[in-house]
Amino acid sequence: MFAGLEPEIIQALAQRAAARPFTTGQILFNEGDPCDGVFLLVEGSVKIFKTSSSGRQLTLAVETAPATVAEVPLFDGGAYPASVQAVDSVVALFIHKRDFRAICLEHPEVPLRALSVFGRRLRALVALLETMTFGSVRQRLARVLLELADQTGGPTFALPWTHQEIALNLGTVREVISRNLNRFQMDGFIRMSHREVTLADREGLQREAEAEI
Amino acid sequence: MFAGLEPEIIQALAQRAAARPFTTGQILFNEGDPCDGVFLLVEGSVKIFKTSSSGRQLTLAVETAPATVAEVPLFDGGAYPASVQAVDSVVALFIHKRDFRAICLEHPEVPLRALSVFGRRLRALVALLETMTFGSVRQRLARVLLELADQTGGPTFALPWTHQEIALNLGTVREVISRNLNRFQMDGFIRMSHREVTLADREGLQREAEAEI
DNA sequence: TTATGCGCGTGACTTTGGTCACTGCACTGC
DNA sequence: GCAGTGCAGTGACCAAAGTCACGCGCATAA
Repeated sequence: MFAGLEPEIIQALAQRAAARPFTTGQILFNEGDPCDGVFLLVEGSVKIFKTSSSGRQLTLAVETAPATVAEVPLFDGGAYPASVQAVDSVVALFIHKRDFRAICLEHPEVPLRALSVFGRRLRALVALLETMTFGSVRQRLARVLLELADQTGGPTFALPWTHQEIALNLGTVREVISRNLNRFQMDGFIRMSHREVTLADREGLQREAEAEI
Repeated sequence: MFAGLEPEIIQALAQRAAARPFTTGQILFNEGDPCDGVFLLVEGSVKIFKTSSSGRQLTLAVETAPATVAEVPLFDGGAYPASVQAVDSVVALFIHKRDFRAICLEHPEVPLRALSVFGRRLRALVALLETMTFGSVRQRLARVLLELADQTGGPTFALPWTHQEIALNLGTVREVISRNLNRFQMDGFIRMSHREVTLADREGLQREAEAEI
């Protein structure tokens, strides 16, 4: 959001920022908390998620430094719309909304940047809404597997999460993940041994991921 | 978005705007169309929606004049993320994105306003995502009925849409709406005769709408 | 009047996903 | 070794939602 801005602006920001560290799993703030300011991630990753009253979760986004979190309530004064949790060691700068607004007025580029960040978020949310409404768990899971393969490069990788974690990310429950992974194996798209996954038929999986919604 | 701005700005906008009328049901633009500018609604209402390849729909929002539509792609240069259709007679001002950007740079209040519009949209989307993910059709339908009752004041009102239209709005199919309306009647929450609906147990319906997600 | 189309109700069926309960496995600490 | 613990697999079951097919009633046009 601030990349490429003039050093003067960065200075202004840094002066007013307070560095705050978070450990893995720690909650930066919860949905519904009143909002005092914005967090700038300088190190680590956080996950933005909603929780239902029965404990199910849905991950809206994962943000990795450098990034900003919780810009929304800055501008409309409401509470945080979702919860944010550190997924590893995180260092964040906290800027009070009063200071941030001041900077916005002094440097008109800043709100323009914020607008493009918002734009990206809106697009991501709309896409998520689409897959949640028209798509199946099977599809979403296929996408997760493809993303993982892309990240590691090769077709073989270790699942970095437990089934439970995947389930929470996708807004479903552990058993469904278990079963769908098995179905993928039955259908010959993947091979699994323990936590090791090998994509045996990348194209097939891709077709599953983009199925006829 | 522009309410309360100085007349000078309004002037600048009006000069560069082109008025475009749309009739009921007409499409302002489709998801995926390249974006040239922003629409300012001056009269009528539009619905913003996504369509799946099998014909199901999901309404993201309904905007009534005065409002803006399609601000998102202005700032990130991408295509429209959803389709927009006139639900009655609509008059819209179209402003080319080049002009809009110019105005943004001259008048820093404008992007700040845009930010608060974006904020509202983000919140609405997150809420929608929550009900779509954790909630049921029954819940969403209960909310629709309650909203209608609120709009008309009394507990009795004529359904302004066909079951088919409600289904598209909620991201489901006609039959499910039919059945759920019947279930509500069986359960004594509503009474129906033709298109006339009477809320017989508003509190009960409210409980359904906010059920234990 | 008849034909046509639209909205609606409904029954039968399938699929998907969620719940419950239990088992087994691997790892850790004692 | 053994108990404790967290993760994974799985069968049985249920509920919600989507699909298909059909019939009915009503309005409007031919």
